Amino acid sequence: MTDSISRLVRRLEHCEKLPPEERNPLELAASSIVRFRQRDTLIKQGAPVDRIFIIADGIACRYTLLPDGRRQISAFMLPGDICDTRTFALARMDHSICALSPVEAVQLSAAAVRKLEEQPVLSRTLAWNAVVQQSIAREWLLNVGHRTAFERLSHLFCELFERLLAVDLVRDNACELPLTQVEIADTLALTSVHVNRTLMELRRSKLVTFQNRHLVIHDQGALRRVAGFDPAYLHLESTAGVEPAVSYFSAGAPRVPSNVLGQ
Amino acid sequence: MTDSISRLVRRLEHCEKLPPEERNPLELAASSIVRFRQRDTLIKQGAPVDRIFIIADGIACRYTLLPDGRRQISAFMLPGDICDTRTFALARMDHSICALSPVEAVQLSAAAVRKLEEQPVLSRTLAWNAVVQQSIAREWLLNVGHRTAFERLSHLFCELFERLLAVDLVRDNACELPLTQVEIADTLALTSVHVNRTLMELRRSKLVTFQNRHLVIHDQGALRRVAGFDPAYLHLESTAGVEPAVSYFSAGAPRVPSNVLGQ
DNA sequence: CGTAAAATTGATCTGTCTCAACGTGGGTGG
DNA sequence: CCACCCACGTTGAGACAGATCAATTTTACG
Repeated sequence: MTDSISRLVRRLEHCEKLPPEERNPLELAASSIVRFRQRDTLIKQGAPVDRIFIIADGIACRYTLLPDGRRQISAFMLPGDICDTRTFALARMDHSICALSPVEAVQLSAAAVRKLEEQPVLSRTLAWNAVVQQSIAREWLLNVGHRTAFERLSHLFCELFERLLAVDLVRDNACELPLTQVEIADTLALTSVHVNRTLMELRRSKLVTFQNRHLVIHDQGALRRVAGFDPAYLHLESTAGVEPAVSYFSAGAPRVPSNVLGQ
Repeated sequence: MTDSISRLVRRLEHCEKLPPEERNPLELAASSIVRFRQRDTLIKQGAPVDRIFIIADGIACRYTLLPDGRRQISAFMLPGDICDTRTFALARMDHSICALSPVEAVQLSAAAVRKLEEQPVLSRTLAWNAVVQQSIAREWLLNVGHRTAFERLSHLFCELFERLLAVDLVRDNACELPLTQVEIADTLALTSVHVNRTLMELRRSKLVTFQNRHLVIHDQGALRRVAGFDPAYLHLESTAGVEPAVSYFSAGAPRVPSNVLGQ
C-alpha cells in the first residue's frame, strides 16, 4: 500500500515537486485506495457525484454509450490522472468510468478534495491536470474530425507514449498498453476491422508495433510527422521556457481571422 | 454599460441566483468590459495566459488550426459562458478564441478571478459552467465520431437552441445564430459543401430552417429524435429534485452555508 | 454599383463501413 | 488431458457517406 502511494506521489510530481508538508494530506487521503478489476465500473452514468478518483495504477477510461450500443471513449485516465474536482458541481455523472486494466484508484469525497485543495502545490497539480485533460479532449476532436485512420492511430500512440513517459512507464521506446483493438476503435471512432487493417499498415511501415497490448515505437520522429503530432497540447514541459510552437501558427495559414482590436 | 452588466448577471443566474452582496464584485470586475468586432481574436494560441473571459454578449469560439489550414472549432462560447478559471495553470494558450459576431466580454486577470472565487455563489457558477463545457466537449466528440451529417447538424442545432434558451435568447422557437456554413463545417468536421446540402435536406424535412443566421426549429420533438439529442449533458435542469450526497462547496470554500442545489 | 464573401449545384472519387467468414489462443469443465 | 468455447484478431468483397474539384448564383456592404 505504501508502495502504491509513493508511486502515486511520483506520478503527480511530473507537474510540480510536492513539498514534504503536502505529502501528509495526500497520504492520508490515499489510505482510501480502492482496487478495481479489469472491466469494473468505477462510477456509472447517472450516479450521484459523491466521489472522484485519482488513478494510482492501471488504465481507466471515460465513455458514453449510444442507444444503438456503440461506445465512445472520451478519455483515458493513466496513472497520476485525476478527475476534475469541480465535477462535484454537477448532480449526476453524465458518463461512466471503467477500468481497462486492473486499476488502483484513490477515492475522494468532496470533503477530502477540499482538504487537498488547501495545499497550494497539490491544488495546482489538480488544476493543471484538469485543464490538460480538457486540452487533450480538444485534440481528440481534431483527431477524429480531421485525420485519416492512419494518422489518428499514429497520433493516439504518440500521445499515450508521451503521457506514459511522463509518469515513468516507458522503457526502451516501449510500454504496456492494455487496450484491445475494439477499445481503440471506440476511442478513435473507427471500426475494429479498420483499426486492425491500419495497425498492420503501421507495422508494415515500421513506425509502430502494437501487439499483445505492447506498444513499441520504432521511429518516433517519423511517427510524429505522419500524425501531425505536436506535444505542446500536453503541457508537459515543466516551467522551463521551451520554445513556443510559433512555427505552427504564425506561418500564415489562410483562414486566420484578422485581429485588429483584440489584445 | 450598466445595461451589459445587468444582462450578464441575468445570464449567469441560469445556474444559480446571485445574492445581492455578490453582485458588487462582479460589477466591479465587469467594468473592464471589452468590445470585439466580428472576427477579432480574443486571445491567440501561444499567447501567455494572462487573462480569461466571460462572454457578456455575442458568440465566440475556440478553435485550432491544422498545418494545412483546416480549422477545428472546439467550442462555442455563448453569452454567460466563462473560460475555465484554471486555465491560469497553463503557461500558454494551446488554442485561440475569436469572435463570430460582435462580442462584449469581461476580461479577468488572475487576481480578479481570485476575488470572484471568494464569492461562494459566483464561484459555484464558474465551476458549474466549466464542467458543463467539458461535458459538451465530450458530446461533440460523440457527435463527430458517430453521427451522420444530418444527425450532427440536427444535434448541434438542438444544443445551441437549448443553450440560447437558457440565457433567454430564444423567441418563438427561433434565435439568432451568427454562423456561416463554413463555420458550421469547421465545427462538425464536414465540408461546407456538405453542410449546405444537409441544411437543405433539413429544410425540406421541415425540422429546422437555418437561413440568414436565423435558426427556426419547426419540430423540436422530431429534431431531437433524429439527432439522438438528450439534453442531460447540458445539466440545465435547474437542479430541482436531485440531491447530491455531499456538496463539495457546502462546507469547504469560504464559509457560508448553502448547497449547490437548494437555496 | 462593384466586389468579395457566402451559398448553391453537379460530377466524380475515395476512405471507411458493412457484412461475412475464418483463425487463434487461453481458459474451463468434463 | 482433451474438447469446447469465447473473446480477440485477421481477411475479403462490395456499398455508401462525405470529400473533392469546379462552376455559378446570391447576398452583403463599402
